Amino acid sequence: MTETSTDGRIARGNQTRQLILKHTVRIASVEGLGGLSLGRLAGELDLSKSGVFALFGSKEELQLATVRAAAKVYVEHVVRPVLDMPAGVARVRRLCDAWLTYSESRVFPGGCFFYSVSAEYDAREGKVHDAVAQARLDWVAFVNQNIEEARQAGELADDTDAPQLTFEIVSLLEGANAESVLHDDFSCYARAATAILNRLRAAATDPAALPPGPLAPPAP
Amino acid sequence: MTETSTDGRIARGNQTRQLILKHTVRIASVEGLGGLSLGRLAGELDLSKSGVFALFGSKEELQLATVRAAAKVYVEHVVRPVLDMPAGVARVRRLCDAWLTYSESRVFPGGCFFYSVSAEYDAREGKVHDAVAQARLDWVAFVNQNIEEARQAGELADDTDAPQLTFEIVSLLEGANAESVLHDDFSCYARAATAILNRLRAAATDPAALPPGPLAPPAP
DNA sequence: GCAATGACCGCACGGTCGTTCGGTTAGTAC
DNA sequence: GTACTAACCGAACGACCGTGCGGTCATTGC
Repeated sequence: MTETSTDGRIARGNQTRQLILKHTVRIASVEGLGGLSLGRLAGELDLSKSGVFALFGSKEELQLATVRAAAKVYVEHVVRPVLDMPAGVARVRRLCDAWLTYSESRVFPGGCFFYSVSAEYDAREGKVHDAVAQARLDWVAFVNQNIEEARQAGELADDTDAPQLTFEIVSLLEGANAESVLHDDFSCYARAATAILNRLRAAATDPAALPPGPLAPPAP
Repeated sequence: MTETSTDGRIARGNQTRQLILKHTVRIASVEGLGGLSLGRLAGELDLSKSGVFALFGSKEELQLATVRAAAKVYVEHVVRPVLDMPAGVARVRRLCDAWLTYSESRVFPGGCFFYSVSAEYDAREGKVHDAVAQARLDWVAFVNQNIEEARQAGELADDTDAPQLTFEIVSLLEGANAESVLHDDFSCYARAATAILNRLRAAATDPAALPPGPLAPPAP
C-alpha cells in the first residue's frame, strides 16, 4: 500500500483487463451482458478461463467493469465533442448529431451499448441493473442540463419544458438506433435528425439560427 | 388427418401448450427469450423437462411460439380496441393511448414484450430475429396505415410525411416504455402522451378537434 | 377386440457454465 | 539473499443446459 511507482505486474494486469474489456463491450452490445462467458472470452483471447476470472473476481464484476468501460467510450464519442462549445441550442443540436453518428457508425457493433443492456436489465434487480440505470440517468441529466442552459441563454422559449424536451429527444435518438439495428436500415437516422431539428425550431426563439444540414458548425 | 371432431389428446396438448406459453411470455418480457429454459419451465409448471420439449420440438420452436403468443396478446390489447373506429386522427390518437395503457398496465410484467426481445435479438441472425423483426414491421405498417388514412380523410395536412410521423410516434411510445421500466417511474407516459398530442396537432388540419385528455372518445 | 396415436415421464448423454484450488513465474520490498 | 505479491495456468467441482431414447397410459379409429 506504499507508493509503488512502477509495478510491472499491475501494469500488465491492467493491460490484460483492458484487452478483455475491449472484447466484452463488443460482445455485450450484440448479445447482451448475459452473452458474456469466461470460457468464451478465454478461448477468443488465448487466455485461461481461471485467469480471466481472477482478473475480475466474479462474473458480475466483469459485467460491471464492462458497463464502466462502455460508459467511457460513450463519453468519448458523444459527450466530449460538445464540451468545448458554448452553451446554447447549437450545442444541443451538436450533441444529438454526435449521438446519431455514434450509433450509425457502429462504435459498438450492436448499435448503442446502453440501449441493448438497458433493455436486458431494465426489469431485473441487482448491481448490474443499478449501474445501467445510473448511466442512463447521467446521460438524461446531461441532455437536460444542455437544454436548460440553452433556455437560460435565451435561445429557447422561456416556457420550454426542459425535461419534456429531453424525453422527446432521447426517445427519438434511441428510436433511430433500435430501428436501424433491427432492420439494418439506416434511413431512420435522417428521420430522427429531421424530427429533432423541427422540435428544436418549435422551441427556439430564433428558428432561423437552426439551418438544415447534418452537423451544427463547431465553435468559431 | 380426417375430420377428427373431438380428440381429447390433442385438445389436452394444446391446453398444456397454452399454459406453458402463458409463462414463457411473462418470463421473456423480463429476462428475454434467452432466459427461457426447459428445465425451469418444467419445474415451475410441474411438468417433465422432456414433456415440455416434446410439445415444441426444440427450444427455438418454443421461442418462436412464445413470440406468436405475445403477438396475439399485443393485438388484443393494442390493435383490436381501434378496429371499430372510423379512420381519422382520433383513431390514431386512440391507438397511441391503447399502446400506452398496454405498456403502463404491465400486460407483460417486464413492459412491452417486443421492446425487450427486439433489443435482445436485433443484432443477431436466425429465425427468432426474423420473427421479431417481422412483428415490428407489421406494427409499424399498421400505425403508418392509420396515419395515411387520416391524411386521406383530410384530417392531417396533405403534405404530411406519414412514415416520418410514424417513426416519431413509435419512438415516443417505446421511449416511455423503456424509461418507465428501467427506472420504475411512470411520469414518462404523460410526457409521451403530451408529445404525441402536440405532434398530431401540428400536423392536423383542425387542431381543435384534438382536445387534451387521456383518451380519445370511442366511436359514437 | 386390436393397432395406432400422442401426451407425458424417467433417465442418461455430452456439453458449458461459474467457481475453487494448487502451483508456477515474475516482479517488488527489505 | 528472503518474503511477499500478483498475474496466470491447468485441472477439477457441481450445477444446469438442450436433446434423445424407451416406456406408460389414455384416447382414437377400425
